[in-house]
Amino acid sequence: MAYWLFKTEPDTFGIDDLKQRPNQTEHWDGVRNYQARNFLRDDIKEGDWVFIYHSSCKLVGIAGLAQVVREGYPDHTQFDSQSKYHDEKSDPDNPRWYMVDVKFSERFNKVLPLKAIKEMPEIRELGLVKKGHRLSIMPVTEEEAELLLLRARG
DNA sequence: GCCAACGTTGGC
DNA sequence: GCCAACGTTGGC
Repeated sequence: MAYWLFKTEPDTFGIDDLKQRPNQTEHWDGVRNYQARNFLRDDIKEGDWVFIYHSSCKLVGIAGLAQVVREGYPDHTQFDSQSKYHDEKSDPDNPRWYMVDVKFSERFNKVLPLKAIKEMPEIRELGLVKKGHRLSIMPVTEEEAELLLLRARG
């Protein structure tokens, strides 16, 4: 069982929105970066755990945990001309963009702030704390995950 | 809102 | 296939 971290802007869709979805489940659409796409399409498996990270907001940090309930399948918004994620160059027979479904698992009592994560000496290799990190989907090692969970759950 | 850092695009 | 220009990301 692998661990991942997904970024999202809570003003648009955050951990509380996920919790309120029917069946507490939502598809993770809109990822338009090739490296992140490869993770979604090839590597993220059903049952994997996902840290939900809130970016571009007042309280930047990890807000909770979700679980993958459906593995990579084509992101339908790429074929929707009304969507801001529309990609006219994507071929329906060979879709460019993928997504997974995630289900709410846990909301931490307090957001684990980015600042606190940066101060954890063991968390130095996580893309999140590296300079210029811009990936919206990134792997988290089991060791890092355990430390983050310990810290987040207090 | 600023701006540094990064990914993508497109001319050559 | 290089690389400058451009657009986007995301912390602050």
